[in-house]
Amino acid sequence: MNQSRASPTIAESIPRHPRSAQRMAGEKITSRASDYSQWYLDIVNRAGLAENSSVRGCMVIKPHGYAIWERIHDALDRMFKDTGHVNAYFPLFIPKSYLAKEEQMAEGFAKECAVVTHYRLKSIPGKGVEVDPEAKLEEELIVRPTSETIIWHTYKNWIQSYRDLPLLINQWANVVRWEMRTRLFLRTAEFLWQEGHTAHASKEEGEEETKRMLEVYRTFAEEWMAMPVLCGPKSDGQKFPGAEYTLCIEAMMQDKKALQAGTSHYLGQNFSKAFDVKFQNQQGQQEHPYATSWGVSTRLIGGLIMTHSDDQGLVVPPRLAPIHVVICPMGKELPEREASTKCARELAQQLKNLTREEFFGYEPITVKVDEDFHNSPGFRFNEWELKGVPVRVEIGPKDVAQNACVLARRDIPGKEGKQMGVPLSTAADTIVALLKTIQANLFSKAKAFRDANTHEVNSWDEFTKTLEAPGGFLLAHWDGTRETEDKISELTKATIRCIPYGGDTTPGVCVLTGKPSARRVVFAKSY
RNA sequence: CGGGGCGUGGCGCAGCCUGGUAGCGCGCCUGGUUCGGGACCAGGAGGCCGUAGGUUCAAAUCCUAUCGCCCCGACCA
Repeated sequence: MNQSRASPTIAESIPRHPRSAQRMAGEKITSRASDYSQWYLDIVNRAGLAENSSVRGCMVIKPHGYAIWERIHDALDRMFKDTGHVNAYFPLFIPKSYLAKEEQMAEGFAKECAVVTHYRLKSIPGKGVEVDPEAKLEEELIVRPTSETIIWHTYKNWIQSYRDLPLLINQWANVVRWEMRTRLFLRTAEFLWQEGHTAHASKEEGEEETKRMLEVYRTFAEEWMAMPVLCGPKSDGQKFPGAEYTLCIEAMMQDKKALQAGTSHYLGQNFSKAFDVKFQNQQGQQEHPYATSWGVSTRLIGGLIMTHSDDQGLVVPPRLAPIHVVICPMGKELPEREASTKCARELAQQLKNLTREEFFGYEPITVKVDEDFHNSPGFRFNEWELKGVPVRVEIGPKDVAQNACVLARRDIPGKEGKQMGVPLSTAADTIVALLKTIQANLFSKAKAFRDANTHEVNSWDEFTKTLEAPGGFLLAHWDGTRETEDKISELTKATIRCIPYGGDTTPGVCVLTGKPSARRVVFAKSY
């Protein structure tokens, strides 16, 4: 059975049983119905996505989790490049005074910044090391919670003329926000993200860019993650500190709570003024450029988990799956094993030979042949389901005898999702078609779930009762004031998630105050 | 930062009240039988019980201090 491995792919190098998430044969993960948060933690743990580190609030993203992030990164990066952006990198450390320059931002982030005060330790024999009091920084550095300030400080030198605009830059980076309570992927003290920072010669261009990038996020969320999202502005109470307004994509998780999955901010001239960035326009006048910033983070992985996964484990939509297809050869005796393994490898090769166009047009199919005969077939099936591989191919002696295989699709667990007697000669094409079907099915299932859990409510009584049960997104009239928004969230823990594009714009009266309301907005409890 | 809980082989826990020198399940290693939905048997390796003091002939167990983590709240992507 041993053979020299032909160029291992990323997928193949993912260990099946990472030491820290060992197999627990027979142990089921907690069901969503019995304890949703424990279910989430079980998925993250058992699928080998991440774990809590020894550093408070910071996670270790494990190979399988990171492989998903790489997929997200690659897809988005292509989309950013396609819309004219380039990548750059700015410092992790930001002089404390920069943060203070934009007042709203200073206020918004002050409470959660990590601060570097010294630049040296000294070694104390027998006691380890301690901070060298002699090595105090003249100006303290904060660890970036977001990079607007350092970037706009830099842009000052980059922008002189309208011909330097638009400036369309993105960076992939880590940021730190010192959160009190953390949850793997959803909220951690350090996380990975991308942040786009653009500068434009006019308000119109800036606003266009803000919308364009929201649309990129919507496309990514819906077409790659198969996660339906509502799009639209945040209320003033929910916008990014320092922004004129914030647009968002907002998704519904399986516990009917909302997850802010991405934001695109129109910053106006707030930062260009704060950092004194000016350009000379075509009329020869000095003007402050108009800015945007937009970002998504490793939080998306949390959203991915909570959108599609089930009580069997992780479910990953094909377009983001690190492994698209796992082929499990089976057999009792050595000759049977050899025969089924041979078929499995041939099928794997056929799949790898497919051109990109035949799949989703950008990447070849990733296939793993699971030749681990040490474990029983049942164990292996469960293991791959736990990891969320979209399609599993089973090839046993019975299949070999008739040149066929069994296909199992992850989005339909159990026997119902199995297709028996698929001829090996056409299996590759069938699998590609199946991957596309799964991608589409996951999206429509998620969308149907969201729609079924979105309710119009017309009175305060209806609002509170519906929020209690069945819960979900509430489409309600709101008088447009910050006070009412705060009051509602204080009373119910529900917040305005989004003022959705394409929503009901018939005027009405506010559910709480009875004052006139221009349109319905979306209320929900959120992560 | 308030309230609660927990630190004992890789993971999950028992033992602590009533001190006597550490045990169980899973995982791991070896051998054998298994193998189409989480197999079984036998043998084996692995822990100075978070850390530092104290009480005692003797401390995982009692006392003090300290560190860390988790859960619940107020804040946030």
